[in-house]
Amino acid sequence: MPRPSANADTSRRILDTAERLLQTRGYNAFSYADIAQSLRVTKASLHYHFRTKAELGQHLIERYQQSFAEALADIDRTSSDSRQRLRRYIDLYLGVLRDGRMCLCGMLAAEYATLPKSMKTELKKFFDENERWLIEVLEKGRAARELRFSGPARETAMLLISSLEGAMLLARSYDDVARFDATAHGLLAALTVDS
Amino acid sequence: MPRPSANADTSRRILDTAERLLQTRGYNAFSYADIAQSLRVTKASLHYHFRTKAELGQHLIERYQQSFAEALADIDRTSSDSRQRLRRYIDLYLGVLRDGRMCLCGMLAAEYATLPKSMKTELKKFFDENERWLIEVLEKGRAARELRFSGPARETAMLLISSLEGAMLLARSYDDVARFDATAHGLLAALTVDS
DNA sequence: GTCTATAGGTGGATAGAC
DNA sequence: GTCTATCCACCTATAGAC
Repeated sequence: MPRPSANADTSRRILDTAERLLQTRGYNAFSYADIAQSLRVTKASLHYHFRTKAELGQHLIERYQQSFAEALADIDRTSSDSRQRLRRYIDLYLGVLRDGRMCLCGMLAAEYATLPKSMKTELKKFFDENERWLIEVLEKGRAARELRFSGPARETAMLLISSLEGAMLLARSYDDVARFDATAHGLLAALTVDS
Repeated sequence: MPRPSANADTSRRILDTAERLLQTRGYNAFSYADIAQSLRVTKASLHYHFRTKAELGQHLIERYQQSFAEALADIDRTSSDSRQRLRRYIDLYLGVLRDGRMCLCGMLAAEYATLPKSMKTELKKFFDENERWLIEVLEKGRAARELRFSGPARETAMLLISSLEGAMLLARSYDDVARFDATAHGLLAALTVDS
């Protein structure tokens, strides 16, 4: 995915480090120097693998999106009902937060106005895919009388994404995962038939 | 509020410009040079009014918080019921979004890890005050049977703040205020007795 | 693939004239 | 209060040796 002739493992380690920096500090608040220091290589070496920071950023979103898509596919395969699917969807966010990180795409959404065009395009794909997956879960859940909500499923899907991203943002500012839990609990309770 | 001997009007114009830049680009993505260019003064002149960027940032939060507090007090004075108070609270966010901006404190929450300590402290005060106000509206609304929600009011208050901040984040990425409207509508519907 | 060295630009901040 | 001039650290990115 980076330069075709590059060592895959090195490229992966660069992405891992850049991902952590992006999710904790933001795209505009980390540099090639930060990655280089963490991996004990020079900045010039990083540019061999990812020519520009914009290119690196684009790869980060693509990889994050793919990883998320795989997690969603796993939830689809191994969950029995819609309520469990939603619970596990929320747990994806929780896992990121427990690692001291913000959702990569939520972070980039805040910095949206300053991002290169290629990153803006990739970013929207992530949210579109999340929305698409949630709409299906919500509609099937309502049909099976496992979930309860009024109006179009898309409206509730957008509410879910917004709430979870916002809850991560706030929980990180208070360094308090319990804040996220409380919000997620209220959200799930409002959607569950026997609330 | 800046340097005591500084011209108040000039300081206010600096704050206005910095506020707009912060709300559109983020704290780490604007500079004294940006403000200087917009106001047609030099960077050195800005440093006379606000010695450091951290100091400027702190003043920005304090002013934003005061402005928000006044708006909430106005809602308290001139609203008849809890549902209307919530609607007008949401409209505060909507007004910011319509101006092409993110909530100043939501933006800073994303950049939290990189902020100077003085700004971190002020930031939490903003969210605490919002939470305090919402809890009172929610509890009175439930007692008057105007609002319906389960569990502690604080949980729903945190859900409201998180959802609205998250919805702004997403709506800005899509440059689509309607996305915010849809989320807000779903949120209000879930809390209203006759949904 | 990784290094040294460096270019060319911008960041926040200060000294001192006016 | 605002200016010119400047400092030094940092930024992204490249050239060319090894």
